[in-house]
Amino acid sequence: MDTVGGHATSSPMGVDRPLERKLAQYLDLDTSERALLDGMSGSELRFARAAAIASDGAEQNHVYVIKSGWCSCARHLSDGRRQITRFAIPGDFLCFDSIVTSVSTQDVVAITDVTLLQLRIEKLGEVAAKQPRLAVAMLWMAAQDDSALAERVTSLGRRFALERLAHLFVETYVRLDALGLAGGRRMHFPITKEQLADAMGLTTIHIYRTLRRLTESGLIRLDGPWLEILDLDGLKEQGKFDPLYIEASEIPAATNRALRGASLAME
Amino acid sequence: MDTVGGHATSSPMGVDRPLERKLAQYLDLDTSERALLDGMSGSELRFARAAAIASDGAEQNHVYVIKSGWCSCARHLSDGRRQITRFAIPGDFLCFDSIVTSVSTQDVVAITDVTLLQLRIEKLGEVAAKQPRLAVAMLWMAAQDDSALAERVTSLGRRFALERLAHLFVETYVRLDALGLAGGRRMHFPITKEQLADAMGLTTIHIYRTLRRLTESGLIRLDGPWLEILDLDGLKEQGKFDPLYIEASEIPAATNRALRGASLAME
DNA sequence: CGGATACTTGAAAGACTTCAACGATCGTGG
DNA sequence: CCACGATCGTTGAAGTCTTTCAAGTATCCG
Repeated sequence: MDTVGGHATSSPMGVDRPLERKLAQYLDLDTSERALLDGMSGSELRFARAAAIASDGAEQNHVYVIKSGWCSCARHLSDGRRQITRFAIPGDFLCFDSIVTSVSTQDVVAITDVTLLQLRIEKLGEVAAKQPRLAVAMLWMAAQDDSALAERVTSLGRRFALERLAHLFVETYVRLDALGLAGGRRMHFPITKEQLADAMGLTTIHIYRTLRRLTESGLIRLDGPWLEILDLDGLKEQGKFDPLYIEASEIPAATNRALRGASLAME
Repeated sequence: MDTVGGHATSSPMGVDRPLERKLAQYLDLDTSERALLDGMSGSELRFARAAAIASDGAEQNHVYVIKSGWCSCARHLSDGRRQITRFAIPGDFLCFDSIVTSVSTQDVVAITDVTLLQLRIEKLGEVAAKQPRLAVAMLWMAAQDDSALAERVTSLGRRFALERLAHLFVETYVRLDALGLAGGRRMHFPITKEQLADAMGLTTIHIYRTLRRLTESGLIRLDGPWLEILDLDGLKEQGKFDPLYIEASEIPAATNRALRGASLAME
């Protein structure tokens, strides 16, 4: 790990076996499940910074899991206005919603160079059929994404610019920290001011002004793509951050038993 | 069905077997699947208008499907500000995100008198295990909810008050119409101005003013809990409504085959 | 060095909120 | 039946948050 103020770990934005790591948050995988996941992990994909991974309205037959790097998902209005709906980091799913329609409903773009794990949508179905526990785990993840999005809605609807940014920084810190990617309190944060504006529903100019207020009150420090949180509690208070919505927990024991039974029955 | 300007159907807000109807949008259920769903449908629950169905932070061991009526999901900030994240109508899931934590992350309230179908969270796991197709269908639904929420984010971040309301009305019409609950273009819309404000990230006063502009330009007509859309195309244009994000489609044939195979293997 | 992009600042305008007041409606109790 | 209070709906004016426009400095890169 990293010390506060240190610069980078050996692999600052990457994480091995992101899918396994993510699912392991909810249930401890057995060997057959791990094998299945490994089997899917075959196709790895790389995109350069700013590359389009999926386009709104275009056919989309794959779902991705980020192995390293950051991505953004966005929608556009007809006159060019853009809203970034989320920043995705290692372990996150991409294009998860396209499994409904085989058509992407968002523009997904690589914010940094990224490495992705590629899964055919149909393959997802097979996996769900063979290993119901994994299907349920995916349901779990979808629910978590949903919860995070709901909080974003809350920010956009009812938080002021200062609160929105403070909240985003705390949330980002918590998410990166869970992956071991927040070295101390100084983390890689490769988001431009324009992307920040499009995510927060503000203009870049107002982002600059608000960021300045945040740094001048000693809550954070920014230099280039590095974000340092100087006063986490202060930032939480400023952003009215309540961690409840983001905390993961294990699948209830009873569900887990039922799922295990079903898996065994198939062998 | 209803004629334009007519008042009510025999069951203006209800729908039979809401879960089946919802899932049938994605796949045609076989008899064993229908039986399983019927088995779950046993516990039916009623709540009166304004009753709390779930509370943010409280333990939550059930997921619900709305049989009739409207509900809202909301988050609160520490100082009382409220953001409604969505309005739920018949067929919609409630507390879906609580399957992650067994703790509700939102306040769910009955907007009208409602009838719900109650499912234990653990039961969901069992069903997923026994009928992978249903698990995947639920994944589908979760993805659709996600897509709708992303659009809400877009509204709050990048649409003006007038556009937001126009968009909401079109979206609501489309959703109700898919259930056969939008009689012509005049539908039951039991949302108070205050709820509208909390959903759109605005104040009630501004809702009144904006609603007035919408009615004066001849796009809609409101009287009490009835909403009539006078100019659907105009409203779509005003709200920059792009239906892509909300359209359902069937599960791809290949996935379906894989799932069926798995189901059979278990018998 | 030139030119692009990132970042900053100021002033005016716009969208929306806040405060305050008022009439209309509606259910309720006397 | 009428009076009453409560909520709903409306309007006006001032204030706040954020945007727009416009200009300017700093930094980086070729």
